[in-house]
Amino acid sequence: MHYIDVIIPIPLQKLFTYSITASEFDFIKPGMRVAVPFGKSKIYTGIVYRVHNDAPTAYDAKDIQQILDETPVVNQKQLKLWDWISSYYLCTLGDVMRASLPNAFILESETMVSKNMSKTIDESILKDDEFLVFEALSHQSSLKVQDISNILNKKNVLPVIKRLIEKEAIIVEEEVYEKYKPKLVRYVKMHSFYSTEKELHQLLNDLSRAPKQRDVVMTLFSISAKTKKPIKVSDLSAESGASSSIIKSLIDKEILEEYYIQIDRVQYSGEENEDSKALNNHQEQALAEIQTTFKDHQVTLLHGVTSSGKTEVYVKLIEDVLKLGKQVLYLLPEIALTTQLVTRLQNYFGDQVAVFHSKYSAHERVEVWNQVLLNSAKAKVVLGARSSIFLPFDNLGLIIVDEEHEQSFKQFDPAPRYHARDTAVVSAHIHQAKVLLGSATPSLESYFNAQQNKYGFVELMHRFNDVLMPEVELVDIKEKQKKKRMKGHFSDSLIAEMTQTLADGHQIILFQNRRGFSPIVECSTCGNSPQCPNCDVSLTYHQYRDQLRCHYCGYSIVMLRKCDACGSPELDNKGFGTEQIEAEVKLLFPENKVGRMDLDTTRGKYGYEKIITALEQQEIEILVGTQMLTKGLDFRNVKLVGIMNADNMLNFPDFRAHERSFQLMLQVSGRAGRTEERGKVLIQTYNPYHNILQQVSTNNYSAMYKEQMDERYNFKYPPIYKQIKLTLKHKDYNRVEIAADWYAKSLRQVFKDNILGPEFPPVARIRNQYHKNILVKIPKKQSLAKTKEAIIKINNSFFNIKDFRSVRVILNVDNY
DNA sequence: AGCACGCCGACT
DNA sequence: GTCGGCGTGCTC
Repeated sequence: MHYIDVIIPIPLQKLFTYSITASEFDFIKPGMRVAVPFGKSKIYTGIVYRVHNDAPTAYDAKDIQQILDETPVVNQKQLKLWDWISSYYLCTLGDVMRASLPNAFILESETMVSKNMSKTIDESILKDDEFLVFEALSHQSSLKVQDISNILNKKNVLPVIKRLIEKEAIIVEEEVYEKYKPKLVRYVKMHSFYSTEKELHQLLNDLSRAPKQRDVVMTLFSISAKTKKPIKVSDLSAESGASSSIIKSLIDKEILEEYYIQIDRVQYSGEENEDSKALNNHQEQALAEIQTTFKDHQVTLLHGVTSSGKTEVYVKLIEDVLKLGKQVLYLLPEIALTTQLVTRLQNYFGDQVAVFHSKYSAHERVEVWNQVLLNSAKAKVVLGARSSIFLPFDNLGLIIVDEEHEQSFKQFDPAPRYHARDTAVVSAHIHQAKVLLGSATPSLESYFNAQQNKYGFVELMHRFNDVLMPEVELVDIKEKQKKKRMKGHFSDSLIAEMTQTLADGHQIILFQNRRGFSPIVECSTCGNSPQCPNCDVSLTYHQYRDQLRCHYCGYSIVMLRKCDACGSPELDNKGFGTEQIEAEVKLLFPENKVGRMDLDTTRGKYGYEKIITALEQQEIEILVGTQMLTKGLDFRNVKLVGIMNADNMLNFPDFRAHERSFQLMLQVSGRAGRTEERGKVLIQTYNPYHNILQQVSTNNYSAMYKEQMDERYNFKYPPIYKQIKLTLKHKDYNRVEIAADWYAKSLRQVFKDNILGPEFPPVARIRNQYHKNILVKIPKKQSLAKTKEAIIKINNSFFNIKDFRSVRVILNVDNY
């Protein structure tokens, strides 16, 4: 007897064993997709994990429904990576499978209901709702369960369906859809019958009374004489001005013949490749050093200041790897995956570059996946965000993780809660490939690894063209307020700098890391402020839609005209966001064009690009934005960066708040003065003597590193200690509290005082669920594997207590 | 995660 | 009486 173990895309720890026939046994390889029956009626797509002969003892294995692939869609190296992810990040293989495979690969079954044709039914035995369904089926051959639910206008229709089956009036089937459809383009040619001159003349004569059709045929000839290539229906229609119905009648008459050719959805149509730029001395040296460190390090960290030309160094490395015939993965934060960089790389590598993007459709993803799988020439260099780490590389030579410090490489929800940078390191290990981490402001953990000589380390501290780092000025707004030198949120120094910059014809970026108009609306009479009904937060006022919105659950209402509690019409805005800054700038500089870039203005597919282009083409002179501004964008003419308020980031309740603030501020500063002239940065703060601000103003990474590392030592935080965060969620406040106490107590029995909490997070209720956090701190010398084992054991006993079963527990490894 | 089953309160 | 709510258990 033959069996396969299958990964099913549901959060169950186990693999499922199915039996297969001898011929299937010869055919099936790990990594292929199979459709398998699961539970009473469902059919799921599973990935074959193992093919073997060990009969299960406790149950009878079901047969598989069908094999979906000729060859594996997931290779062995990937399966190995999946194993690592599921064990390291404490999630199931099913979770990893769901995150990895393009959605179109995962088929789902749908129950289809149709009339039982082999039986005539006496309609009088049917009850009212049963008759309605039966009646509907005489108009439509089959119905989905959802359709029936709509017809009967109620939720639970399964009992009705069940009764109809018992009366043999209907039958049900599971229908499985292949979601991926290759894109086909319709072409036409003359029917083979008209291949000779004579028949052709005859045809044109015949068509003399149908001049439009005749025109089409003539046009077809003139195009094919010119190009010799296949002719698209759309081209023919455009060229001849004929409608599709005219062409269709020609096809129907068998004068023209239609056929289809499969094309790639994702195509690069650019000019010839240009040669990579020559490097300057500093870059050249950095490149040489990277190559040296790669000899005895698998991972190297490149610390290169903003605008130092890291990309050119990457390009040279990529060239070398391509020469060896290997693949390259270039990871970067989603938001930085803009046309700017894509075009730059395509200029060098042409159609060898494939892009993998969350905004791609399911079909486009399948095509990139297949090209990578087949090691196609069209996907030698893959440029992608976090999830492209899952692509089926077989011959990977190099992974570049650009903007390595970026938080968005870590997935927080849903599982697998992986960090793409760390996963890249493991993936590279499996492939025997190299990893280059690049950043102007490395994360402490990577810098620490470099200091420990675990990673190679290379610095590139000279900006391109030797432009000086921007001059940073700290503005004490407490002082300015005392002296009445503030206009709204703008200090006189900032206004003066802005005026000067605009007069010189340069552009300005203003950074405020909060969207909306004001985060809190408060009644000035009674102090009441509107709260979200589902979350424990104040609603943020958004002026452009005149709404109050919750940034946690998306709830929104129209802005209040008077206080809900006391009826007073005097509502006060506390705090400020990008919208308010934008409004104030418009008042202060009515002559200038102002733009805003935050989540609200970049929603559409090209929303982001539009703003970038507007800025590049100088249509925007002052751009107000959130941290979106920081992501590796290159604006030539920006000379001034204003940070409206540095304090709210510094005071954020998180052990990384200082590190993040440093990174964020330095990254925005890097947007100022990227060509010839030196830029300027103004940071407004209530606390100009804060160490981080001093370190930002002197661009002193190593001082920041030293000071922060001391704190991490003292408070047992990463990278000195590892940590796992557990979050318990439930709609009942008391239940989370009791459950979390139980959980923490059990953990303490094993880990003693390396357990923090349980604690309510700053926002304790989100979407009507109460949250409570427990933190497990893991010393370097404590075995990670054993720690996780112990946690899983406690987790299992937790779920054996029936009062706790409805509590959701989220395990987040390296939750930073 | 779904989904069935079974038990209980709330309406036609 | 049935409908729909949710707790419980199971999926090869």
